Amino acid sequence: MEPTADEPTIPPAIAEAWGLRGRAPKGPRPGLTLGGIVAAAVALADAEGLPAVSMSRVAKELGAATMALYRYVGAKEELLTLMVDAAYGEPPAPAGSGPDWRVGLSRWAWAEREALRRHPWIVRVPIGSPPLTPHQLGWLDAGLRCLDGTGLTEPEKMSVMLLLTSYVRNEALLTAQLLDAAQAAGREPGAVMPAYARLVARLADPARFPALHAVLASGALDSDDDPDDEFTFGLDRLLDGVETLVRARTAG
Amino acid sequence: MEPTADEPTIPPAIAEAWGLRGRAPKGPRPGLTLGGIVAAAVALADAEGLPAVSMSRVAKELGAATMALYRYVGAKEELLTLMVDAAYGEPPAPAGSGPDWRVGLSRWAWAEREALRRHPWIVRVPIGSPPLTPHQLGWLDAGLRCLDGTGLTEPEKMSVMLLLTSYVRNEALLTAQLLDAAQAAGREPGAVMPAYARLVARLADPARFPALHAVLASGALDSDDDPDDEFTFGLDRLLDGVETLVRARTAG
DNA sequence: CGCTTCTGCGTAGACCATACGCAGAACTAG
DNA sequence: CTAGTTCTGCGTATGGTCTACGCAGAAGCG
Repeated sequence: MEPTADEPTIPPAIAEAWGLRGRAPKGPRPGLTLGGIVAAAVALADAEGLPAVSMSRVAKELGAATMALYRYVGAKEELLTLMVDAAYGEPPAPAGSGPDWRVGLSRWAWAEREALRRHPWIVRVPIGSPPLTPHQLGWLDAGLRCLDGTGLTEPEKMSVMLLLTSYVRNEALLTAQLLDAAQAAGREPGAVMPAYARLVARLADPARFPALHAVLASGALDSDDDPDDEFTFGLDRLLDGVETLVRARTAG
Repeated sequence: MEPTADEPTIPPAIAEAWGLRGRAPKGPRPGLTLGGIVAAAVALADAEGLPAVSMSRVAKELGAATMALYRYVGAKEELLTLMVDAAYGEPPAPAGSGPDWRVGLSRWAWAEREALRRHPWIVRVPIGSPPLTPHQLGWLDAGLRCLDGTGLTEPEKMSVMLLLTSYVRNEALLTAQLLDAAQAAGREPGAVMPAYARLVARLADPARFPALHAVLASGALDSDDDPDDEFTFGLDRLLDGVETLVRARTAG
């Protein structure tokens, strides 16, 4: 029973997510499954948003009592972590034949964006610790694999992935914010950006915020342009930056 | 009293943050100040973390009753928004003489990083709407101003700023997560990264996560290298990407 | 058939945000 | 000076949250 003190504590629920869990030969059969609980929570978040996910609500969805969940999950935060992991799902398959890192990373980024689009609440989950769950690490691995063959060092690859996922997640967060603001104001989603622009224009003094007003005056925010174009632009900039480095490494 | 229905609703507390608030000639003098409340909340978050910031706790800190705060703030979320705005503070002064956009944006990014370092809880605040507060927009304006003179279009400038702030914020989030995990496990901050690496190595099967294991095997995560170097690397990559675009625009 | 061990879950405690409404302060109009 | 108005502070109360604890009973082992 002595916990190996040289290793950091690992939550049992996460261990179970990795498939390593001493199953008990004694006692009654568990009536619930960790996977089932997480799936129910994910479905609930998809349908009614993250605030609807409370322990009692998830339990009710499963026909169980609130406290029953705590036999499978140490705390709510663990459930949230596992929800995120489940919502990410399997990472995109590595690009089959083409060893082009750029198309690979691009596919990867679009896949993450798609996952975040399907489960917009992911970016709202307050995360307390670095990624340790299977799918999460699977995505990281899939991304790193795209960088094989480039002359980048391992830490550099890691930094590139951080850069990439930062961008995708933050873009998704902003999109989700706009969407929420839209439906909070009862507006159709297409009209929220212009409304936001008008609000900023009214609040911010042109003398104190000249560059901001230049953007507004240009009408850049009036038209509700394709969010995909927006995303593509940033992604291209980012990959251009990586490409500069790759060229320097392969040339050296 | 008819609210102009063509404009979206603007929370009174945010209006007050912009300095436009019809002060009441009647009634008793307010005993509290919105600025004072926000300052107390910020101080509390700095000292004890974001979870310590509850309405009752902030009120106690001010020697007032809980419900007194609701005369100044419509909901807790508004208080959080204003806390973030206050914590950001004034944006860095635009680079004096040098019209080099790159050093300007670099200074900007380092300044944001410094702000997030001083108030690590910022990245933990769940934000529900796009930025509308004075300092927040001030930072945006300051960043956009760095891009004057480059041939970028206004939407392009906006995208660049989104890209940049995404990176800075996400890097800060990851740092904060590592730090939290460190002190939750009772470890000194320097030892948390290697511990994390060892955990991943133990959980993830090398066959299923080859690229991840390559990183671990390289020892990239063992040494607790200077986080500033890490940050600089990503920032350089990002600015390289922007530079490619700027060159294309000025050449065209 | 006990003994052990584990599950489900009822109860209860400590918080939390906040809707509502009242007492009284500060000002204006007469 | 007085009455009216308006706003502040805040006490009370409601309905929600997470979760610590402990008990009843199921399932298997010796």
